[in-house]
Amino acid sequence: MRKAPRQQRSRVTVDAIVEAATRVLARRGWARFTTNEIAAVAGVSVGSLYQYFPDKLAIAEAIRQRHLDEVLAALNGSDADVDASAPLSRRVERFVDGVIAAHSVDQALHRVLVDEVPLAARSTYPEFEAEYQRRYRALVVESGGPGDGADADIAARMLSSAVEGAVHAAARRGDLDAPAMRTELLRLVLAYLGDRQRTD
Amino acid sequence: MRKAPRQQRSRVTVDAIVEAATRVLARRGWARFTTNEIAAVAGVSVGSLYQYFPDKLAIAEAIRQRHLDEVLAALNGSDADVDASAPLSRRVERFVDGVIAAHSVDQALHRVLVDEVPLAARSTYPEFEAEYQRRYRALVVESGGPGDGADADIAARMLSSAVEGAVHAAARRGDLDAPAMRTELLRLVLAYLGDRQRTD
Amino acid sequence: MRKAPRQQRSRVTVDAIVEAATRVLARRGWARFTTNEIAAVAGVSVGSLYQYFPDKLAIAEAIRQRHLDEVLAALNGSDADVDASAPLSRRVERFVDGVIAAHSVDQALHRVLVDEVPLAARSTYPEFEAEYQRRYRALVVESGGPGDGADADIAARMLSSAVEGAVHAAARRGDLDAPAMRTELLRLVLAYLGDRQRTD
Amino acid sequence: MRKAPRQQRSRVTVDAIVEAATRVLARRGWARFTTNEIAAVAGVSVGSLYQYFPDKLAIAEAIRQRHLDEVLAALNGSDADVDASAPLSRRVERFVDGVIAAHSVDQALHRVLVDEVPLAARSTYPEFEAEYQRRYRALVVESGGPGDGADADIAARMLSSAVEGAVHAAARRGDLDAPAMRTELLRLVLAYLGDRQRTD
DNA sequence: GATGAATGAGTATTCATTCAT
DNA sequence: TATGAATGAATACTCATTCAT
Repeated sequence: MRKAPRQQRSRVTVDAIVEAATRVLARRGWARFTTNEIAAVAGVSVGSLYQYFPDKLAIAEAIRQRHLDEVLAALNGSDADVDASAPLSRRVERFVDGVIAAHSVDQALHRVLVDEVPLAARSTYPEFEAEYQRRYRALVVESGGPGDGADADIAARMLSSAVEGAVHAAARRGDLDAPAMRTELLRLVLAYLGDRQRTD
Repeated sequence: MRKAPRQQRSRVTVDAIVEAATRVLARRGWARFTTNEIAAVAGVSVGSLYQYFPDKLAIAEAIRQRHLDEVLAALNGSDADVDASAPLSRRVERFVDGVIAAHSVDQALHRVLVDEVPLAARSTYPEFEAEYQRRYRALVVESGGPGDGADADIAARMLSSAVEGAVHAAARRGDLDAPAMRTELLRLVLAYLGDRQRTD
Repeated sequence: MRKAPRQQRSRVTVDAIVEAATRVLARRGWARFTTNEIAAVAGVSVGSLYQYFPDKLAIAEAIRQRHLDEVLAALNGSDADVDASAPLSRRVERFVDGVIAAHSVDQALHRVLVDEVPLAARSTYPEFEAEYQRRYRALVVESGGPGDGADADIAARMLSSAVEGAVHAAARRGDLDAPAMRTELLRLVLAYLGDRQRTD
Repeated sequence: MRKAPRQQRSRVTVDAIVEAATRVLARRGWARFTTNEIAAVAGVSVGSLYQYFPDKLAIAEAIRQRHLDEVLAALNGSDADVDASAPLSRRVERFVDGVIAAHSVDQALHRVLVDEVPLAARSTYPEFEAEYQRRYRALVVESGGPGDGADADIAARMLSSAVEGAVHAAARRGDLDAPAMRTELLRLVLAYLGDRQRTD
């Protein structure tokens, strides 16, 4: 951000801009994400927009930041109260529900952010990914199986990418909240983790 | 295509255009896929480009067509000689190898084609997807487990989207040919299919 | 218009654009009525032009509107003070003077507007033509002769098209203000109207 | 023309080009009168077209030539057998019928040729106009009235431009062959000529 | 701080014309 | 002679960004 909003009024303006930009980005995609439309939707002049953001990408970055925060919150939501002593299946259920909830936040926006918007030099996306990966790794470690770090990393990557693929595809089809989808996803995760245990 | 190239000379031109366009699309993405750059890279004038393609999208469509053909060829390559009586693990191995080979074709291009290029009205992409899905379904059915059609469809979708996710992520990381990656992918698929069998 | 100019500055810009466009259209004709030249002549960037007009045709439409207003004003000018009780010859004189004045406004522009510029969907030209026709019809009716509506319509069309033809040709030759031209035009109109009276 | 067609074959080619070009010009107008379409419609390559015509305008000029010949022929057709001793009204009738016939030749083409196609440097159009004017002058002179040359010229111009205006307007409306239109046109011409006589 | 007018480089596409085969 | 492939200048329109008010 070019300039921190100091007054109450400015903070409202910045919020309006990000809010409007989010809608424009989700609806139109990155190619039609134009500053003039953002300003118009926000009920603000282009000039004001450039008062707070150095360029288009910076706005997208702000959107990404806000979205990833929400995604992490959704992920945490169903994860929070898991008893460490609960059986693995219970733990996995919570985890999968969290992932599904996280992807329900704003699917259109998510897709655009992931697939179209170029990564800014100073994006926080890698941090998010690391955090995301950490959770998968924790699940893998908890589930037992070949324990050394490298193996767990590999398994975490396999699992996370497979689950992401499944969830994204479901979101594209509009299937994200179908019970059958949840059942099969649970089966997939548990089968994989169980197999790793057995290899031990 | 607007016009069929008749002379030898023009066939060369059309090839040069598609070749150049493929490089531009893979490198720059759809947003920077400009006809002028394509022409420049192909060492040809814009006019020549429009002599054979009615618009930008038609070029992308030609690229997509060519790419999907190559992908299917790669998929078929390792699948061809599988003995029907071979054990499931053998069958899955072949299948996974085919998928990995298919995604090794031109990963950057593949991502852009799948995520960014808008589907032209006459695209053959849906056909390709159906064919792709069919193979997964065949694998699911062969592996036994709850047999009725709807269940198999759901499982095929889960499996294909998970495998796609895993393979795409690996491609992004440059891991596609790491043996560990193959091992884990096999484990994932076999574990899922095995679990389904057991539920029977 | 795409956007209403709010500030003084922008009103000046819009005027400059329409002014310049009028000159370009009159000089070059519709085929060479290019947005870049308009902007250059107006001393403005193309962008400014598109800030206020959605496309080329809209500029032409604005020109047409302005021109037709001026034409009607000229037509009214000499028509205004005609006494209803005046003899027909006096009435016709005024009318013809009005028509000549109307065509003196900007002949080159007029020709291009009438012959070359395609009619926009929302053009007001038909309204203008109707108004124009109405005046001829009034003249025909006043002059007596076969009175029913259809006959008057036909006569009005004949008269208006003949007068228009004569005036346009004179304008093309640069003869529009030659006294002989006015004399003969008067003769033509009076002779025709007189002949219709006698047929009664 | 760039080159005179010597062989039989070439003459056929040139005819096919002019024929095709005429259709294209009438249908599409000058703005969409493209050499490639002409060649395609003529079933000939663009190269062949440029073998015989130095540029686009030359083709249009050839079309104009042919069209004006046809117009003169139509004009002559009904004029030919007029007895010099016939009453004026008979003579005018023949004349007007000739003019109407002349404008019935190919109205769409005529309009485009007159309004849109720029005059080539070496166009024969002025010759045609002179010839056309001469006939009107003859009619004026025959009809009596103020006799000296200048007066007759002025009257001929007034008459020709008025008649042209009336006929063109009728053609645009599709009224060219309506009997009422012919009646009124006759009335106009006779009234004007009669009035001139009386002024004598 | 806010506004919105102005800028102009950038993009897709067309079409007259040339020239190697 | 005929072909049709190749050329590239020209043209309408968009949109990120700046800056005077």
